[in-house]
Amino acid sequence: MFRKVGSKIDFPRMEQDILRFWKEHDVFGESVEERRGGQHYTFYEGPPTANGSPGIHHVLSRLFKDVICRYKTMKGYHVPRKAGWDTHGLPVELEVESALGISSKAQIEKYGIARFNQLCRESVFRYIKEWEDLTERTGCWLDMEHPYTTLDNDYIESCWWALKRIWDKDWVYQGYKVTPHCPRCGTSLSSHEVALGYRDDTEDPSVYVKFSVPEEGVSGHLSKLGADRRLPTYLLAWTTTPWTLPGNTALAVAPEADYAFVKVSMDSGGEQLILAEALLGRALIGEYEVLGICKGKELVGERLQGKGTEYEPLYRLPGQLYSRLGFVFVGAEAGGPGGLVRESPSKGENFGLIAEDFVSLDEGTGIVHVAPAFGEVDYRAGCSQGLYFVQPVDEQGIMRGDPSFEGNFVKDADPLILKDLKSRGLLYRSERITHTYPFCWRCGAPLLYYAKQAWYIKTTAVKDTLIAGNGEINWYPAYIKDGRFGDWLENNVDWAFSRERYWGTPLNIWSCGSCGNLECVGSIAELRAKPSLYGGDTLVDLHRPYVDGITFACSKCGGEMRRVPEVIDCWFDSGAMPIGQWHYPFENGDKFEQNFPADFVCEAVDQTRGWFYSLHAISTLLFDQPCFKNVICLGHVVDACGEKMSKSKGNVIDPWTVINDYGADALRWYMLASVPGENVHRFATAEVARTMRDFLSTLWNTYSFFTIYANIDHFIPQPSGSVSLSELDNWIISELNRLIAEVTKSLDNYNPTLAARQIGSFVHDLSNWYVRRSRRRFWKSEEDADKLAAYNTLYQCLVTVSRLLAPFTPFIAEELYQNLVRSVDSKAKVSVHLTDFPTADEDKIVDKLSRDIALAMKVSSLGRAARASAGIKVRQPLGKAVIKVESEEEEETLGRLTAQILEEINVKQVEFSREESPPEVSSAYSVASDARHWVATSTELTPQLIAEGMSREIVRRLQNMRRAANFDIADRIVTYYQAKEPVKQAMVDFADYIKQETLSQELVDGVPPKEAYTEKLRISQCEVVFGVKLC
RNA sequence: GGGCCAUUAGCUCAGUUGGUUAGAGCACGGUCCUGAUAAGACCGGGGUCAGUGGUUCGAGUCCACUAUGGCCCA
Repeated sequence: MFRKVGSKIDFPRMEQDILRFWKEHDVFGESVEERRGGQHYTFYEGPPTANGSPGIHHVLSRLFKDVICRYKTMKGYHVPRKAGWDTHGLPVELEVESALGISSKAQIEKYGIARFNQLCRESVFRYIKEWEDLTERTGCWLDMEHPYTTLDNDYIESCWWALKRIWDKDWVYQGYKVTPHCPRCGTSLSSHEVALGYRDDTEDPSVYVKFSVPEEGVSGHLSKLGADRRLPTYLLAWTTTPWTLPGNTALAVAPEADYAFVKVSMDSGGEQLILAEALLGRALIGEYEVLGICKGKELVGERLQGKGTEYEPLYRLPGQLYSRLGFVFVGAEAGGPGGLVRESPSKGENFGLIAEDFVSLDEGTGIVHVAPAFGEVDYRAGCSQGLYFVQPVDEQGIMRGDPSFEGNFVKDADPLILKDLKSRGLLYRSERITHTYPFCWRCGAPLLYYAKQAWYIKTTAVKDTLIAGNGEINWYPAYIKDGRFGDWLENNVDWAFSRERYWGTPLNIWSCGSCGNLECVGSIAELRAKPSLYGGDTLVDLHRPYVDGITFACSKCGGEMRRVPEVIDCWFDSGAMPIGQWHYPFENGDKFEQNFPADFVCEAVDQTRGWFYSLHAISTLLFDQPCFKNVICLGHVVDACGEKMSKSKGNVIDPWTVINDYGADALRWYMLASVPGENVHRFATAEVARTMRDFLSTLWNTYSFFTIYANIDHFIPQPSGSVSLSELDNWIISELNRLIAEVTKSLDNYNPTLAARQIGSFVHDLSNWYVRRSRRRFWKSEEDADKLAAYNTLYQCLVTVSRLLAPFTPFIAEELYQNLVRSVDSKAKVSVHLTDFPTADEDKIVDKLSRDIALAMKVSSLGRAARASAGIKVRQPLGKAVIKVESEEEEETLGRLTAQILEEINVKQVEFSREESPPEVSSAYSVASDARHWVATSTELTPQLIAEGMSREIVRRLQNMRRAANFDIADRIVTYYQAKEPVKQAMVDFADYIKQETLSQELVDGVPPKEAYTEKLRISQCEVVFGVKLC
């Protein structure tokens, strides 16, 4: 016997029971363990940080991960799912800073790094319980009892090993990174913080500056290109940040653009300016005369051979401020300062022109002022062209190096520099403009793009392998592969992976205070074995400040080696999880081997340059191969209006509210089925409610219907094939097998949304055609083969659907399985999640059946429309319907399905016609048609038909009364009636029919007894009193 | 400011390689059906396929630009 299930269901409560059941039987653990012999399927969890409550967007990615992993498990794969926590990084520090009410590095150091980091450590697990609870409640199976945690010493040691390996390949070097820097707070800002502080109404200078070309250059190189050798000559450049001009060490032109030599200032003897031809009209004031034109690359020429353009620096700053930029790699063998060579220009040395693709002809002069200390493209140009690097600004934004601006804050230096240039005749034009500029979100100070020392990983050395590896990855959606991710790899720049912060994996490089020698330490054992080790014995925490105190003797000179102050970018941490989660290579070599690379990862689209990249880069650097084979890239969750969710807008959805109201299955189905994964997900709670009604309730009611009648008839499931099926049964079995094939294909293609929609559509057909058309087969009192066939078919559909649904809505799937399978089969697996995913029986898929039933549905629909247009209710039987068919085959098909059509449109007989137009028998027929068919129903009502209609009306009223009286479906009753003609006659004429339909033992013409449930009604203008009472 | 994605009915979404009059579900109005149903059936209203321009015999579909939203970067 099945447990009898009512149509009303409290999903959240049912889910709680299922959760208890899973826990009791450790179903998740079993589902992994049981497949141990199976092929391994590796999933990597992208670690979240638990220093805030999980939001609805976290649920989205958990769901997609869960569906795929559950599916693969049911397909026989062994799919362990290790959880992970990301614990380091600036956001954690900011959180703690704000809790402490401080906002600068100086304040952190005053507070004490040890205490500060302790607070960070506590902060990252503050909401871990909530994360665990939500993950469990949403039915997302993840091993949260054995997570990897990026702050563990073991994890850090794996990161150290990874970096050492990269170091040994000579791919680590020291250079500069241009970062948005707040001079007041004395710290760099993350891009997220910078985004908070843009102001688009910032007023700044807009100045055109003349860079003087020495006379010999004009008469030599330039005169061959069309310059007038007799005129004083200047390169004209444009800038909005005059304070960066002392940092200038080159001017850049677009190689393929045309540049003009123009004569200006005619009245005062004239001078010659060089700028892009396309910008003459916008940059110049007053009259000018074009003297000659040449290409940018010709202008650049070959400077070292005296055939290129040079100019005199605006300022010749003290030599110690200069260095020469270029890649100088420091590996195990190399020493030296790295990245930079101390070298200043010799006295009187000029600077030169360079050709760069970043030069734009949209604004300015087509000649760009390059200051490698102050701009990212400038810095990169500096590296690739070997320019001088000069830094006349300190971290507080104070300038030095020349008396005209020495000691002033950069913005205050602007007018001083302009005044100085003007006095030297080097300022062509000076105005002010309004544009967009970033400010510090904390203190409002203007941010300076400012080059700071940083450590780099030379990812460009493996660029080709990164790109080739990407070629092997399946991206869902596919366009990410060659789009966002592919473009990112094509434009790869070296990874500046150091951070001048406190809470992170300490950078494992030690440097000698005496000779500058650098050593990368790849393990704790290696560190402990260092000569003259100090402070390493008592080390229990690898974090700052403890690791900072460890020193040892330099292998080159015996001097003291101290750790460099930086920590490692937390993206390096998370990208190292394939090794870090196993403490590889120090232990678990076998586990690493088995779990690398991953078969599947899944995160939101913002991770293309985040985790997806750091995984891919580190894997390529270490192992020369990609890290994951399949990746689902999800869109973000926004509110119902399409706006980003944020606390300040107050449009954040609390997942718990949704789950408590509608249940996890409803939430899961909504998030999986309503929008394709890669799209932006507009979240509307009302839609979750709709999902519940639409899909879950439909399924539930079908299930409830089955249990009610199966129990009445004591149905016991028969082995399939032992019962001969009707056409309708064969049809739904065909659809079921087609569904299995489709869902399998969709999930194999990492498309849970399509799969869910396919299941939804099947459940709709099952409920609204198969069950509706089969109701009488379940009701009828004979226990014949047809009834058995109907039960078996519906049973098979429900059981199969529960297994198909298991990855999507694991709770309702479990409920169905427990009641339908386990209650009758003691040998069945404990849980649906331990069973195999269904496989399609291709032989049972019959396309013709689908077409046939679709045709029957179509003509039934037309028949109902024809009735409706005549205003005749369906309960009223009609004489006949004429159906237009297009072929012999259609006639044959509908002939076979006549019984169903008769019932659907409630007519006594059907006829078929091959005429294009319906019969023109005036009011005797009502017609409805579509492009291919028409159905005409006769509208003539004979007394016999009217009486029969009345009998059906009587049955309906009595059924409603049974329900109102709270009788059980199978209760037998006695029915009393008091009625005048014609109802009284109908009660007599159709007594057998009425008795059978309403389970009445007898129909008594008379006053109902007091204990009967009684109603007074009107049927066909006729007053009637009915009474029903249990036997 | 640059790159990527999206924009189809009030809402959520389909719409193959360009090819009749652009579809579904929900919501809305009406009618009906109902002892599985929180459902269902039938009819109806509701669309400048975001806009502009182009390619083409023909564009929701291909191209360019613009607008709005999202993401990434500046």
